[in-house]
Amino acid sequence: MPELPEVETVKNFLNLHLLKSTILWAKIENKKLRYEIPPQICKILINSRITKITRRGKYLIFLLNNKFAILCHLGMTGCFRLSTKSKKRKHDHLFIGIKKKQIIFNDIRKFGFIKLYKASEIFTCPHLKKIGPEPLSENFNISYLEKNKSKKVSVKSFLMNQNNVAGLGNIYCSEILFDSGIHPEKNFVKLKPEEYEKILKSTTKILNQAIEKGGTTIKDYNISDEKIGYFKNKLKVYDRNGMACYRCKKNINIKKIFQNGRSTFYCVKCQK
DNA sequence: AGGGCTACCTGTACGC
DNA sequence: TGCGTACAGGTAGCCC
Repeated sequence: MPELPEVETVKNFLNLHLLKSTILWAKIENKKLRYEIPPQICKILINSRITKITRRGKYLIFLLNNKFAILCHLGMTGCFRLSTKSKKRKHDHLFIGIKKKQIIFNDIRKFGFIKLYKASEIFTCPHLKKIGPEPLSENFNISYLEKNKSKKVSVKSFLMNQNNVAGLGNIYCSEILFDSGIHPEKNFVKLKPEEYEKILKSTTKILNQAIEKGGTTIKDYNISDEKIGYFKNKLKVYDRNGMACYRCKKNINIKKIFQNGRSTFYCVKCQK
């Protein structure tokens, strides 16, 4: 579910509803996630205010007005919902109460996590220290890609690695490479300058379109009743194995392969 | 050092 | 209907 556009959407949603609200209560319902939810988190949250929620790659960062910060990763199935009712759902992990409503972190597969840091240390924590540039920032540019020419990996593996560029995942890598017309198994070092340019251009285009649509929903992922996740209708290759390519219109040109244990979709005619 | 593979966990879809 | 298997958008830590 959550790659950069989805996390960006969640961030915007949380900022809209939680900013400047005082947290009145907090409760850990199920501490078990990728890492155990720190037990002292409730005490630190209560009576604090969220000054800002930001995003770095696929990570959410909650800055509090008490010199603490919370780092959150949604994993595969993590999501936040806002509710005025106190009804619990299966796989709810953390409840945060604000005036008349509560925000709830739910995660079916428990690959997500919620960690606590001092605000001054959060951006240098092990999770964020080594990750690559934001793909929509000016730091993700042609000279950055050229500098990384030593990387002996396929272009898809390169884009998937968070230390190379932060926030791209399995869906958007397939989509970006389809848009670029580049074969996902092509060695990154063998790309020509014009192919680097294509990747940069397609990355900006695809991510901006997806953010505009509120991200991609494939399963039943949603936030509260917000109308988000409509990028699914815009996917050109992902999950289209054995179907006709939208670009070359030939039959059965979309193929599914596996790279590093993950599925990749591409057009055998359009991507070289 | 830097890649590749596997584990982590639950739900769903599909074949028999 | 039920059971077994494969697969699902994530990272991290091990192994080579």
